[in-house]
Amino acid sequence: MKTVHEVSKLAGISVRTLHYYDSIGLLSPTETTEAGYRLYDEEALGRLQCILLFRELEFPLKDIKEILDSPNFERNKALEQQIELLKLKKEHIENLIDLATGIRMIGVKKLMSFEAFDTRKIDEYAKQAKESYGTTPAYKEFEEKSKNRSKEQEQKLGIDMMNIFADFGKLLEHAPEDAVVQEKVAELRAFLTEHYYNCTPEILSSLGEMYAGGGSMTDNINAYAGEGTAEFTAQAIREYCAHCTGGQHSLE
Amino acid sequence: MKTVHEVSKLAGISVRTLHYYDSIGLLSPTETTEAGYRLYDEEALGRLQCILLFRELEFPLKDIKEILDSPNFERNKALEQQIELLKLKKEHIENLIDLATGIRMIGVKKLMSFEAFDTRKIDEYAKQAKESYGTTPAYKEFEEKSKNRSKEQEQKLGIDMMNIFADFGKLLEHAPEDAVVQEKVAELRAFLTEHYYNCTPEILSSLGEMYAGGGSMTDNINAYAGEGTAEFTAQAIREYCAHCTGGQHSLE
DNA sequence: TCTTGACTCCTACGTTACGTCATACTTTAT
DNA sequence: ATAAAGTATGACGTAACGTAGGAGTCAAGA
Repeated sequence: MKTVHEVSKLAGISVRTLHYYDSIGLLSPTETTEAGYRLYDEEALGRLQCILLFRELEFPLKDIKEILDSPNFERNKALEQQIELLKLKKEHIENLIDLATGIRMIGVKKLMSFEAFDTRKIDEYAKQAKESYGTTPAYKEFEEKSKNRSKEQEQKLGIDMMNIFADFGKLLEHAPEDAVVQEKVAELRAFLTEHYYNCTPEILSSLGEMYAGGGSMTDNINAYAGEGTAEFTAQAIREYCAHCTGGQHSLE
Repeated sequence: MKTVHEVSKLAGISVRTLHYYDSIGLLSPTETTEAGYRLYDEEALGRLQCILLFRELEFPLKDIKEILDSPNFERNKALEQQIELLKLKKEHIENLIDLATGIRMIGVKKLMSFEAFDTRKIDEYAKQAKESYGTTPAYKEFEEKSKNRSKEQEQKLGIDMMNIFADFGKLLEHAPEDAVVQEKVAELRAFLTEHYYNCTPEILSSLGEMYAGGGSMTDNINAYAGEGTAEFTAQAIREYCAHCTGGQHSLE
């Protein structure tokens, strides 16, 4: 004979749950002491096991009660039904995942008019920047990296990129030279270096001016991350480059 | 400006839902008439669209409220989170399906000690029955049918079979010669004919005596479908055969 | 023996997203 | 003018407990 506390620890449920199951007649204690304490024996524990099993399978407690008080074949029928129901649920969730993924993609595409971050564009900027300083082995690295990526991976990178801008948008109240902002710039640079090419201060600077250049890219960044984010980011990048390489800007 | 009724029809939701959304501040009407009637304009309808979209994705209304009142990037982050959450749910449900399927199998196997319905056993009975009347082309049909089935298909047939016995178990209060019971016998015969071999009255009769023969098969049937079902089914089959071919029994 | 702390009881409200009355008022159609 | 249809508010019900409160119970130490 175990008390509610002991049973609750054994079964990994709360005492309240035992009270509740008693109150709805799903699991009555084997006996009660004169003081009204509930006591459960092994058989009751077995029934509780069954209850928890069916509960795990998302059966409503009402149904569990019926199932446990009915013959074997009813249980199997119930199980089959539940399997069907779970399969339907799974299908539904799969549809939801597709829907949500689609919406996110629409949102991302619409807000940043995806071409703006299309590899080829960045490619061009990289080329231009590289040309002014000569072609290096790093450019080949970039080509390899970008050619091996799937459409899906590109999209994920675009999203990550937008999230970095979203972070800048949250820092608008800070000064561009603030440590937190400068760290974000460093993060942006690291991100570009990892996924595109070795992002030198010169390239970074060039990109910064592109962000704030007033084109659709500027608009998209501001629409997504908050008005003024593009300009703020550009300013932060200028600060970063000034302290990074001695103050020269690659744009003139 | 549309009234609650019009909006509800347009959006496919209830008037109560509009009341509720107003009460929790999720969607306030554009204005209210002097009599207190709610009126919604196009913008409100747009917001409602968004609400229903996020609701479809199983966002809690509280979260939807926050999301709609926050900038774009928050929405995308929320979407990503929700996608993760939905993926977890999907995984969970897949586990549940496996669990339920496993339990059902255990139940079926344990209750009917699956060998009893193993094709080979029925095979033997079929052979014996056939031998007394000579080998016919139907036997080859049976061999082909049973050899081409997968383990899974066999199990499904076993379950279907048990469900037929469960049906007999529900008819215990009827007389074996009752029309409903006799129809069940016909169903059993059709089932065997479809999945195993052309089930003549002789074979059917033989199987009936096997069910009630007192072995493990009898016990399993009774345990699963209710005490006395095996004997009841056998009696019903005798009745069926008596009216079917003029009264002779194939067993002596 | 008294007290303390751990344990138990029951009552009752909070949770989510509405459905379902019940009652009373307004608008529209005849 | 009157009936039908629409609207508003308020309150209770749902599933499966969580949480809080107040009070009684039990075993053990001082």
